[in-house]
Amino acid sequence: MGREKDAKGEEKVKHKSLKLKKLSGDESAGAGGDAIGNSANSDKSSKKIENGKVRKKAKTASAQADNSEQAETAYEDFVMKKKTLKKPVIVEDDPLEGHSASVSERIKEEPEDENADFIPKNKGQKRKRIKEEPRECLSPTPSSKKKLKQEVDEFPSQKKKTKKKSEKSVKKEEEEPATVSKKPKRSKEDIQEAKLLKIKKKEEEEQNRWRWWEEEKYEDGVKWKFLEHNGPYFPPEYQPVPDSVHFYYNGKPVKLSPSAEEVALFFAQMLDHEYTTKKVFRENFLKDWRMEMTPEERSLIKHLNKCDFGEMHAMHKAKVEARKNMTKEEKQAVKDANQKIVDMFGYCLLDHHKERIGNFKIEPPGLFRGRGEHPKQGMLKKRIQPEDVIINCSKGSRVPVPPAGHHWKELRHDNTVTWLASWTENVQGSIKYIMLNANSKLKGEKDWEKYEVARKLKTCVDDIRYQYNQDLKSKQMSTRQRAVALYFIDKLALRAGNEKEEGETADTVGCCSLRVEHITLHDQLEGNECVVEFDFLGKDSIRYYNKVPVIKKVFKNLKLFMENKEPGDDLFDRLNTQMLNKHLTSLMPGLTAKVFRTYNASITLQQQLKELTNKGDNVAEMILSYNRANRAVAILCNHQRAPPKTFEQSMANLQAKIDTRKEQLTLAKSELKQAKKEAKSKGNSDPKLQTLVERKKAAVKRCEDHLLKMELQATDKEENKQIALGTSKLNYLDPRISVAWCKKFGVPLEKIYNKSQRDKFAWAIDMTDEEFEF
DNA sequence: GAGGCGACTTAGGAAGTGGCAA
DNA sequence: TTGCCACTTCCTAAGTCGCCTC
Repeated sequence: MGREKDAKGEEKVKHKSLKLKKLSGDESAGAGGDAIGNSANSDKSSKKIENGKVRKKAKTASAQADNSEQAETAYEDFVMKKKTLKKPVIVEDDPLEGHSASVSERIKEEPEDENADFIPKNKGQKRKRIKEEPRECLSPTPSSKKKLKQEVDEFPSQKKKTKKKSEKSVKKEEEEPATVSKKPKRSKEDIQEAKLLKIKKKEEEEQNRWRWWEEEKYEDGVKWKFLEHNGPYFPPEYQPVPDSVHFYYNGKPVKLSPSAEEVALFFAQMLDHEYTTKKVFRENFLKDWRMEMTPEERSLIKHLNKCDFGEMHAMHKAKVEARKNMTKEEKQAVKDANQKIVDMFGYCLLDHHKERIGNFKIEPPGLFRGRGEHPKQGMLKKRIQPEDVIINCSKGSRVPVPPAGHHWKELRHDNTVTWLASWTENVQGSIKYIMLNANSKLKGEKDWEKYEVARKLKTCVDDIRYQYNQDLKSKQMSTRQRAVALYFIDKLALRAGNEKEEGETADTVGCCSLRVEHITLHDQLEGNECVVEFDFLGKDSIRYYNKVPVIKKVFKNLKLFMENKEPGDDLFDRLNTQMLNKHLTSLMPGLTAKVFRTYNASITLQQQLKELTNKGDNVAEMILSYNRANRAVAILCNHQRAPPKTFEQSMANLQAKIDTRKEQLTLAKSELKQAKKEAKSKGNSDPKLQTLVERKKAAVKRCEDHLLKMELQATDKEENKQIALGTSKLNYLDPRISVAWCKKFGVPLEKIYNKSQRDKFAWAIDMTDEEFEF
C-alpha cells in the first residue's frame, strides 16, 4: 500500500506539464481572463503541475423533480410515498472483532416494527411475500463452513476452476431442473413430466417473486430495514505444486517457497496470454513477485527471462484438460458441492425476502489485468483475509461467522448503503463490494429510477438544446466550452470524462477530458462541411473513431479552443465534469451527463423500432428489426467487442448451409413443378396426385422459410461482427420500450430477453402495456 | 472550492454450458 | 455420440457522481 502512495506522489503529468502556462484569476474576474480569443491555458492544467494529480468533484443535485404530466404513473406514486416515512436507522461502526456470538449479544434489536414497513400498495393483490427462509440456509456454523470448503477443495482434479464451472451449471439446474442430469434415455412420459415440472416451477417462481415495485419506497437514503447474510465466500488456500513439477532459473531447478511459488503459478497460468509478453506487465510482475520471495530467492532470481515456468504451465494445462474430461459422476459431484456453496453464501435476507447476491466470492489473488496500456498491469493482487473485510448487516440479524481462527475487520450496520461486505484492494487502493444480484429490489429500484430521470429529460431536452445553442455564442469562454461539450455529449453520447490520476491508469478520456490531439478539424471532408474527426481511447481503452459534421458555431468554437495549444493540452481547459453536472442539475433536478446517454439510447431504440418494424413481418424478421434498432444504439454508444475468434469460420459454415438450402429449394421447386404437371395431365382428378402436389408445396414453403431464416441470421451476424449489443440492452435501453414492442407486435419476450434479463426487468415486464411511450 | 473517498453503474473478456448438426 | 459454436454467466476493471473534510 505504501508503495502506491509513493507512486501517486511521484508519477506526474507528462505531456501537459511542460507546456501549460498558468492563467490568473477565475473567469468571473472579468472578460480579460475568460474572454473569447483568450484561449491560452488553464487553471486546471496548472493545478496538475502543482499537485501532481487532479480530481475534482461535483455539487450535489437536489432530489426529485416536479411531477410532469406523464411520470404520473406508478413511479411518481412510488417516489411520493417515501416522503412520509421515517428517518434512517442510525449507523454505527462497530470495530468489534472476533467471534460472532459475542457480536450478536452486543447488537440490539431493531427498534422499528418491521411489518409496518411492508404495507402493500394494493392490499390483497398479487404481491406475495416469500415465507421466511429456513434459518439454517443463511446461518452456517463454523464447522459446517469448514466442512463444506473441504468438500469442494478436495474434489478430484481441479478445485478452484472446476468449482466455477459447476456452479454455473448448477444455476441452470435451478432454472431448468428437468433438463439437467442426462439419464441414458428418457421415455415420452419422462419428457412430458419434465415439461410439466418446468411449467410448474415457472409458475411458482412467478408467484414467489417479490413485487417490490408495488410497495412503498423508503424515505431518502434508506436502502433496507433488515439485512442478514452469511458473509463472503473465501477462495481456497493455496496448495503447493507436486514435487515433480519444477521451476527452473537459469536452467537449474529451484524449489520455491510456497508464497513465491503461488505467485509464480499465477504467471505460469497466463503464459498463453498476450499479457505476459508485455514489458510493463513483466516488470510489474517481477517486482511484486520478488517481494513475495525469501531473501535467498530474491538474491538468486533477478531476471524474468531466465525463468522457466514451462512445467508449471504444463501442469496447469493438464488440469484444465482433466477438468474437461471428468466423468459425468465427477462433474455431478462438483456441481453438488458448489450448489452447497451457493446455497450457503449466495443469498441474503433483505427485508425478509430472499435475494440473490451478485458476487458473493472474495476475489482470489492473482495478477492484475488492467485494460489497454495500464501502468499497473502484472502487479500482484494479494489474497484477501477476513481481517480485511468489513461486514454490513442489520442490528439484530445473525452476524456472519468468519472462517475459523479469523475475525472481520469491522462490523457495520449501515442501512444507507446496499453492500453486504467490502474490502480495499491493494493494486489501486479502491474499495470492492459484495452486492446484490441485478434482479434484486435494490438494483431494480435504482434502474427504474434511472429510466424515469431519462424520461423526464425528454420533456425538457428541447429547452436544454436551445440553451446550449445560445451558449455557443456566449462571451464567457467557459460557457462556450460547456456548450460545445454538451453538444457532443448530446449528439454523440460521449461519456462525461472525469479527470484521472495520470500514471495510475491507462490514458483514456471522455468528453471533458478530451485533448487537442484527439480531434482533427476539416473544413471539408467527404462532401461535408465542418467535420470533426475524433480519435481517442475511451473507457476500457476502446477506441472511439468518428467523423462528424457539426454546426458552424461548434466548429468555429473548436478552432478557437485549439488556438495556441499543443496536442497534449486539454481541449476544454475551462471545464470539468463537476461544473458541467452542476449546470445540468440546475436545468433539471437529477440531470447529469450520463443521463443523456440513457435518454439518447432509449429514444433511439424507440424511434428505430417505429421505423423498422413492419406489421406483416414474421417473428424472425421482427427480431432482425429489433437487433438492428439495438445495434443503432450500440453504435451510438460505441459498444464494441473483439470479433469472435471463430467468426470467419462460422460465417463460412453458415454460408455453406445457405447454399445447400438453396439447392434443396431448387430441387423442391422442380419436384413441385413435376407433380403439378402430372396432376394436370390426369385432369387434376387423381386425389393421390393432388396430395402429392400439396406435399411438394409444403416442402417448398418449408425450404423457403428455412432459407429466409438463415439469410436473416447471416445478415444479423455480419452486422454484429464487432458490435456488442448486450451492454446497451442491459444498461441503457428502458426495458419498457422492448416489452411494449413485444406486446404490440406479438413477439415472444423470450426472443428479446433471456431468463436472467427477464428477471432483471421483472418490474418493467409486469407494469408495461403495449401503449407505453418512453 | 478543491480534493479525496465511497458507492454505485457500466463494460468487455473469459469461462462455462447446452443445443444441435454431423 | 461427439464436437462445435452460440449463448449465458461470471469476473472484475473502469467509469460516473455525490458526499465529506479541510
